[in-house]
Amino acid sequence: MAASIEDVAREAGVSIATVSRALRGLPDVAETTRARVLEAAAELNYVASPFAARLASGRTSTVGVVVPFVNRWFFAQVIDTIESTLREGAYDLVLYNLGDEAGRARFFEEMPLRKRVDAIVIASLVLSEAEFAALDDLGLPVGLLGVDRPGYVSTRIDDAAGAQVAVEHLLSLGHTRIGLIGGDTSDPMRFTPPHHRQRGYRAALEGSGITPEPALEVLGYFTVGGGTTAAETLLALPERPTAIFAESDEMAYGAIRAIRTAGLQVPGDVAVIGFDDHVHSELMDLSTIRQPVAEQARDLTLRLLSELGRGDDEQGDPVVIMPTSLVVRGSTDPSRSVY
Amino acid sequence: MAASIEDVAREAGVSIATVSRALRGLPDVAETTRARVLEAAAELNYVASPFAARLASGRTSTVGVVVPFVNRWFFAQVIDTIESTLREGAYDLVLYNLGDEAGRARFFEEMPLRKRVDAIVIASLVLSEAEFAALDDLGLPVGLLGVDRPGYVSTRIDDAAGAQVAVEHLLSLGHTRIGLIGGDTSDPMRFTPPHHRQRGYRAALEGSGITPEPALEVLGYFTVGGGTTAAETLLALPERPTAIFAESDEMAYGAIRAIRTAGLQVPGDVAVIGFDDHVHSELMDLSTIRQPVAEQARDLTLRLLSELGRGDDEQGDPVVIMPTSLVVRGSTDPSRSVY
DNA sequence: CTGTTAGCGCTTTCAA
DNA sequence: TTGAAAGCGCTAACAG
Repeated sequence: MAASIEDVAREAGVSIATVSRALRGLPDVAETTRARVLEAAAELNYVASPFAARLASGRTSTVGVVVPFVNRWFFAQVIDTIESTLREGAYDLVLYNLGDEAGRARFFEEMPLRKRVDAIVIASLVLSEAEFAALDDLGLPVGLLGVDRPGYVSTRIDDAAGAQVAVEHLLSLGHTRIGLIGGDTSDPMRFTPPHHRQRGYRAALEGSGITPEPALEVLGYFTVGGGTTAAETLLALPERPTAIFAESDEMAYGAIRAIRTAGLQVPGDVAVIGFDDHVHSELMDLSTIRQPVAEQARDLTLRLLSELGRGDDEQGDPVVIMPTSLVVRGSTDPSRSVY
Repeated sequence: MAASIEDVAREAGVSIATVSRALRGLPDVAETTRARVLEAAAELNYVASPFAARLASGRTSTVGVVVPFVNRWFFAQVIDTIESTLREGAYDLVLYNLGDEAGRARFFEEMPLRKRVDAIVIASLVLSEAEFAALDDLGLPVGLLGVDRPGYVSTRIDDAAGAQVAVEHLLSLGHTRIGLIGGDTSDPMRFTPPHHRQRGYRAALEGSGITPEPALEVLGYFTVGGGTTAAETLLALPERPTAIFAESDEMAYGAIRAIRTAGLQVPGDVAVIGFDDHVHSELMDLSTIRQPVAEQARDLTLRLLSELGRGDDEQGDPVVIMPTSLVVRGSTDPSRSVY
């Protein structure tokens, strides 16, 4: 069987308490003793049992990461970044994928993270008051990605501002009839972006004296297929838009497909701009609003860990807002077209 | 503080041993007693501390999932599926993202899963003998996704056969000069697919009496950008290929871009077929070999869990090979072109 | 600087 | 069918 702390103590000729201290790098251990312990541990190929340590110390060295999806580019990127950031700090990542509405309900009812994590990251979910209350009951630090709320550590972008820049880009190109392909603002998973990106879209139009028109705002459900259907709806309008702002790149891809399938040109007949700067957007020659995904995830994780490190003395600004940037490609500017 | 098993025992008027048995659904507990315990537990909002349970029982109820990447479509899909399958069985998923070669070396040296998981899933990695030895030292069941090896539970597709079908499709369309965009078979992450897909490519050619030509096999590194560069190399050949088989859809996307950028048509001048049936391939109108990603991940996970359930009596076929299928779209067949 | 000792909150014999 | 008690392998006072 695997070596235990007692084996190491015996081998090094010290007590188990000293082994524990030496291995964890605590102060007040003579260097010669520490060296002896380290050597014994190495020889026996010893690693402490995390569960025994967790039970004894009360610290789990684990962070729960809650996501609505994992097989979407944005979330995969987020999980990737959080995992490596946590591992640097010797924390484990336990993943919770909400999936559908039933999974979400189950999660908040059973609270499977109870007694098993030191902190929680919630990615891109707008929680209800009841859900926040359930979370608060745990008494753990919670980090919010993409949303903010008083009393929580959070990192996000300014979705409304980004959307506004996207639409202003279209306006500056002379477009005045601009469609919106958005998420369902009453979506069961209650994503944050749709609300804010829609707001930015409307603000940009109003800033140019254009009154937002309900018929120009259609649902794309943040999928490629949804974007296609939405664009078909927009193209079928009596007076069709000359430009489309999609609240995500994937919906924009779908829109481009619909436009081309209809025998029209991008951007000649209809210009398209997305949001995110998905890895495939350069390939698709899609103009978009770039958001720093990995940077946001890393920033949030580091700040959450530092809060764990120092106890609960709320320091530093609890909400960090990262910048987005306009990326102009061929889908709005023909002179930049790749093909 | 959270309720402990003692609180429940007191509330229900039984011993903690009975609470433990009742809550875990063990037999030999009177139904009336069980009901009383369940009620007390519900009232106190009790859940057992997983760490205490793990320490006492030696079972961790956790599976480690090791991947070379998480932010790629294939792996995100795999993680998603494994997570939900594990959760059905009340197992936690602890994620290990190898990242680069240094991360891989660190992983096999430190073996961070030691003493913390009941089983391990290794996704799409070809391990060295030393790495397998390190894994075997753990004495845990290991599931292999995409690879197989005697003594291990595994689920995979027949990469060589799939690749052969792809190339035979091109041959059937009359192409005889067919380029290959592949992965580095000496890649540091030692992916499995490149070896086998290259083999299938060559077998198909030889089956038609065509001798594989080294100049027609170029590296695309399994990325869009790599596919672009690789295709540029192929197009610059004195006698350029009329068709390209890319070992992954993402490389195929890059190839399509390169072909169009060169002012050529797909499939008129150069036909392209990929491998995977990535979510965006329908959008890209790309012919491909579809592989059942979620099904493979789920099958492997279930079989691993069932092995955990029954102890170590090796039952059932340890290797499952799932079928791939040819999906013909506009990138090889102009009559199917979407645009 | 180091050792002793009492838990952490469960599971699991062994008896009753 | 139930209870008593002995751990599981550590950490964290508290002494020394």
